[in-house]
Amino acid sequence: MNQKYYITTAIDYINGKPHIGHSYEKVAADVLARFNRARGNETRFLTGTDEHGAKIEKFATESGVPIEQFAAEAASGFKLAWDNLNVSYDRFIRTTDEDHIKVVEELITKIKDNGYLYEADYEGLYCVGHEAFITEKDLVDGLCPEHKKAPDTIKEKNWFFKVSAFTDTIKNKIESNELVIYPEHSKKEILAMLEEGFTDLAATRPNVKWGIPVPWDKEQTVYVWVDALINYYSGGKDFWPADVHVIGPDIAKFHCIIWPALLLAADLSLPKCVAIHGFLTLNHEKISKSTGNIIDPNDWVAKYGADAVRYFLLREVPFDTHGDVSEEKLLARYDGDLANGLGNLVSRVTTLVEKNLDGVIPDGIEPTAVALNEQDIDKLIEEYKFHEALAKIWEWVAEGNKIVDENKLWELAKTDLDKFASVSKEVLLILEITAKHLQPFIPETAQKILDIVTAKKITKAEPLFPRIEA
RNA sequence: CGCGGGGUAGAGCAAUUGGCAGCUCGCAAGGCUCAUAACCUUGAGGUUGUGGGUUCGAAUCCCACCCCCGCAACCA
Repeated sequence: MNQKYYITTAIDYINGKPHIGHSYEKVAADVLARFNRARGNETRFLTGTDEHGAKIEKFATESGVPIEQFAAEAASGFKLAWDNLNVSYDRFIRTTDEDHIKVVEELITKIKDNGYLYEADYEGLYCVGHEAFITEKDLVDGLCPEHKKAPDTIKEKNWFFKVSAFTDTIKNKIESNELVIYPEHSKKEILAMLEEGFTDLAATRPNVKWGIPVPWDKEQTVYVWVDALINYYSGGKDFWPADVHVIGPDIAKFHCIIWPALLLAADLSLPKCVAIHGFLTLNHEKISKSTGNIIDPNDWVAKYGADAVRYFLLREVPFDTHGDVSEEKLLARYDGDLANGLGNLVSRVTTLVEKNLDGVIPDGIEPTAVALNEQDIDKLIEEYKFHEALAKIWEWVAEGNKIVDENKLWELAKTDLDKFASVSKEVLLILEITAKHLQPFIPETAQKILDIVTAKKITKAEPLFPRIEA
């Protein structure tokens, strides 16, 4: 049962700061990583930052900071956010890391040697305002709608990657589930894309300096996407192939088509699964920098704690569809589920046991039978149904509260101390099992509960989730 | 235009192969006092987007329409 498990998240592009939308993916992947470690699997969890490209070059120039420093600061911003959320990555890779660069050079050379890169001209409409190519469809009356200028037709030389050579193979592997695309609707979408055919990809850039130089053509740098995708291999060579890439829907095409094509071209095996989560909306609106509709996860963590934010994201948002978040909803989960539900149950039972049994359940007292379906939880986690797993676990919490009430535990303490001890032990056991299953989700709190309910002498617990002053 | 997802109680969501339309929050009433003014019970609240069709029976299958969201080949 000691298997290898290699999980990755998308690496974040450093043209912005981490926001709550990024957090869901990291936390979801963290649940899987912790879950697998707890099972004894040799686990590798990779996350990091994507740092090359013209856009970053521009950003750094505008902010007047040397580009290396700009990148380092941005990267540590992401790292800090994930640290604050207790994301237990084994490595935080940066695409500017030496070992990554070396692997990119090796891989792209191998792909060229295998005959899948060819030189050709790319002709397109270049908007000076965008400093990028734009498509005909973007134009309004022949002008770039944003800059009100006619684009120039520019020709540039690129090394093209023959994606088209692999589309059939990839399609077959996806259809046969040799490469699993989860969820099903994303798989369908990718297959539809493959059906339409896929043009070759310009894998290098002649005009971008901030990137990895093409080993045999120093005038060019490796296209950032190619550079970025390779992180999964460079950051976990010994663990390759990955068991799962956890990513967002915007980049599914790159992970389900281009990345497999690159791997095939380099004679490497494909990841086993690409798991695509939904996007979050914030107050029912798209999370977007331009409208300022963003939340810094650090703010929520500072106010509510890492576990509360983790719980909220995982409970509120189903993995495979879009979900809406807001501070209001977070607070509702915090009060309703965490404070009133779980936290309060721990408080009331520990208080009763301390007060009436001096904190010790006497030897020989057996708990009333506890029947909780633990297998269900593991299955749901394996199927990325984190919100359902948590809902099921919270049924146990409700059961615990119900048992206390229906037995009138506070009365039993006075009328039938043996039964009091027995029912108390039952509730403590429920909490122990609950905490055990909560470990991947809310590791700090789960450990606290385990310590509290398995202590030799139980003492009244401090509130696990104290009321937040508004 | 195309591809994909969706429209179910005030809000957020669920309903294996068609078979009494459920859950959470909120709201209302009652109970309890161990607990973080927490907990437990009960109740109200729905013509399942619209219009047709198939069927003994449709949220579910078929047709048409309306509305929302995502994607749409170098936007990292």
